[in-house]
Amino acid sequence: MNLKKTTSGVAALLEDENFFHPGFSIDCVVFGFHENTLKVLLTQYKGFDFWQLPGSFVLKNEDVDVAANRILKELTGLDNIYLSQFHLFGSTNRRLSMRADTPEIFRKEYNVEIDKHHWFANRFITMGYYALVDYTKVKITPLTANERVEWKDYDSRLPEYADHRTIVEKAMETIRFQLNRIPIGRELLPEKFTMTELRILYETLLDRTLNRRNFERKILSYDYVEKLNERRKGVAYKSPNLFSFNDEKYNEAEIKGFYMPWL
Amino acid sequence: MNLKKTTSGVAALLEDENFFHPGFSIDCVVFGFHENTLKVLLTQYKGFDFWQLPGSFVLKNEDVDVAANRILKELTGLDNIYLSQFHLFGSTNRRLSMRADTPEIFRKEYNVEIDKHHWFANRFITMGYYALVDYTKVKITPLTANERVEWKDYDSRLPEYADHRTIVEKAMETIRFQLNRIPIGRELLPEKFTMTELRILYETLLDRTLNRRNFERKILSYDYVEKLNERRKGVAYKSPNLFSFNDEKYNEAEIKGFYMPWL
DNA sequence: GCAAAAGTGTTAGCTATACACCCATGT
DNA sequence: ACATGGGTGTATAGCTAACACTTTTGC
Repeated sequence: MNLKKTTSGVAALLEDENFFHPGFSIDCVVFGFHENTLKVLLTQYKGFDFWQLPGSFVLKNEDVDVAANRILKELTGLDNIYLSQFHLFGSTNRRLSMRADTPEIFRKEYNVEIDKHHWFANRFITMGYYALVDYTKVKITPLTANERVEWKDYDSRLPEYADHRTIVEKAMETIRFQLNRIPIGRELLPEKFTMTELRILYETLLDRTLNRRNFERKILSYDYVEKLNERRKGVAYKSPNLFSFNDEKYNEAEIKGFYMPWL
Repeated sequence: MNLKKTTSGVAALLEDENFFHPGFSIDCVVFGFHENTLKVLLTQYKGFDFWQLPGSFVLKNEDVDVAANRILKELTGLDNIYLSQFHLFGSTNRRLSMRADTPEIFRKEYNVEIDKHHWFANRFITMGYYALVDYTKVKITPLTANERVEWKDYDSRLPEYADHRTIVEKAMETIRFQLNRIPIGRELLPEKFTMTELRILYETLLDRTLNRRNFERKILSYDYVEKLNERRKGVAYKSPNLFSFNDEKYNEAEIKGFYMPWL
């Protein structure tokens, strides 16, 4: 799938009216968890000073979910990503960019004139997908040659970028609401993790502290988390035990949901 | 908003390529609850022998959520409907109808030739919305003059209609998954209801029986359900007490969710 | 030795669940 | 009178939530 990863490709893309499903795009909110911090993948296009969500278009005869998986695979190098639709953004003021200086930047940086009648300059309906990935496994590859993609902290100092802040917040809200239905720990943590890491993940998502003792007891009461005979090395103070998920038992549990009293 | 409620209007609609956002539609799954039975609004188009979901298109510069509300208002006569996106259906084989005899029926019934290159004959991306309405308040008005709309039981004998069965089931799955976040009782039941009606609603959605005594005690432990000084009349055996929701307290509770142990 | 974080035991109070029994009403 | 569904009390097992104390480790 060649999505024209060259600067001149932008011009070609603009002419490709029949290549893509018209007036429709996909935006991806990719979450990772690293050093006890929630991260989001953001991208910065050449010439623009703000960061936005990585996204792309759907081919004329491509399943939308397949397109989302294709984009995520290209972006992270990962197959079988946990990927879920969370909201359709269909307000009338959604454009390629809502910033007034966009045509100017396109002219200057890409040598492309954006005509106001071109579908590219008109309203987009965007499907928001969120992805949960193992930070340690991701190898970032920007979707085009005109952008750079980086992990950014998910917190109040998230960089500015059009209505994409709204989109990230909606993704987060969806995840919080569905926390008892999402295998969030297994998707965001590496294969081996400490109980404190799992707890801090939940504390971050819930935005409150959880009782250390009761958290561990509850988690271990389900048999899908296994205590390994192994400890994290090279840390200050007492080295904590490592745990891992038993995938088979986790999948069984997924049907019933992941009820925990503090959700 | 004149969406051409005449038979000849279909021809006009097909020419209105610039009137609608291209390649995109909305399908609505409208749930009601009547005589202890879950119902869904379905529509049958002139010339077609199967039932499908009521749906429509989005105007070129219309917010998608606004369009969904417009359609629902037209269909049910109700404002402020509980309406929620639940899934985007974007597979490549979605057409106006996936049945081979569609062009023939259009020719015969509507005197319209469907060209295979016309956007109408090509793949649609459809946003699924589900609505929860008070059955007693709905006044059905078909969206066009070429169809009839009726309440149908939601059960295994749901009529056949293309991939719309999948869509209804996905809507139901979403509702089940979010049951602790949806004010389902308030939206589906009339203002005054018996505790048994509320319980049977939950039993229907969860597809299992709930303990009568414990259900009532749990519901009443939240103060958003009020026992009225009134009984249902004209029923066999002992007349049951009526209850109603305290909207103010219900709205407060909505923030936290509607946790119940049997969910 | 000390500070910091990990690991573990105990308990009071609460909740879920099961079940029992009486009440009101139409036939 | 009786069948049916409504209304209500209680006991128990199990869980939640709070807290206390011990252990391990690097500095």
